[in-house]
Amino acid sequence: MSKRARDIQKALSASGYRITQPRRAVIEVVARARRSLSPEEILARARKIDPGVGLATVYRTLDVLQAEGHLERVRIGNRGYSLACSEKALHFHLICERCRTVTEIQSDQFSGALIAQLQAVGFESRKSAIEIIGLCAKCQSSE
Amino acid sequence: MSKRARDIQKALSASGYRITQPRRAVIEVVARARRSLSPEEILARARKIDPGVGLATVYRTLDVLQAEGHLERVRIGNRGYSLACSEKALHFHLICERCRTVTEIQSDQFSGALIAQLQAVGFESRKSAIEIIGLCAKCQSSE
DNA sequence: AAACTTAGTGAGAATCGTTCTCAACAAGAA
DNA sequence: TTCTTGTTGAGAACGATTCTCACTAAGTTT
Repeated sequence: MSKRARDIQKALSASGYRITQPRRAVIEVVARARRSLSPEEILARARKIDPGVGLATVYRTLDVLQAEGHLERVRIGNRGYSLACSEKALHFHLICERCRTVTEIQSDQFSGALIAQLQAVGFESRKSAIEIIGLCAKCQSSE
Repeated sequence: MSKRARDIQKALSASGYRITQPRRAVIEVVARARRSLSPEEILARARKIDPGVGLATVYRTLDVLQAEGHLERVRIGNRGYSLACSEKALHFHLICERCRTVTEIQSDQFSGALIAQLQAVGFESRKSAIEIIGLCAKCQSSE
């Protein structure tokens, strides 16, 4: 089991959630993911660890992980995708609409300017991640 | 009919689209909207202008308007909302998840910082709008 | 270790937003 | 006015997500 998965399990347990076999499997999959995965993809991978996992449980576990701040869901087009996230305060997700890879970027300069603007307008940002859809460098060249 | 609606119709016509009654109604609704509207809401309003409009046509017209750059679609949670947009190059949508009002903000400072970052990573942004979900000033105080 | 409480589960039905299908219609050109 | 064909409405179809419910098992209490 990965360290990341263990940490998440510990945190969930501390928050009063039960650590069940299906949850273990989903957490392990999400913790190991190198790109964003759709719920169906997560299901397929989780079933390699625990064959009995159901799709509903994947959704439910994703909800829990999101509520507890261990994961963010990003969207590409009309489909929803799930992504393990870091704990950085204000960061951006560059989502490649072709290969679905998610690159996180951060810039203090940018963050500062944005936060100042948000305060000026009095807007309270609840989603700490900002998503920019487009094409990553790789997919641009191979298109 | 609003000036905005007339302009959009002219542009669509110039692009070879037919200006039909249902389209006229949807365009009028979108042009007049002061906040983002769901397709269902647009349908309801459009039917006050042309009672025969169907939901499919609302979706189709939204697609056309988006393709022609007269509108952007933003999402709140799992629901999709539609929004009339300005023509600014790089702007942000502050979407209030409570009242659905969309505030556009812009700042050369952070636009510059962001563009620099994107170029550094080699990412090509295809969606010019960035969406920040949260609570507007009004809804914060009345919560 | 056994019993107990109840959060969590899988399967499939239900729901929701969106897209598709297709015969009928009407916009705009001739 | 006629003609061509892009556009339409209704409802079926679709895909993603949520719900329902009887059953299971995690973690606590004995």
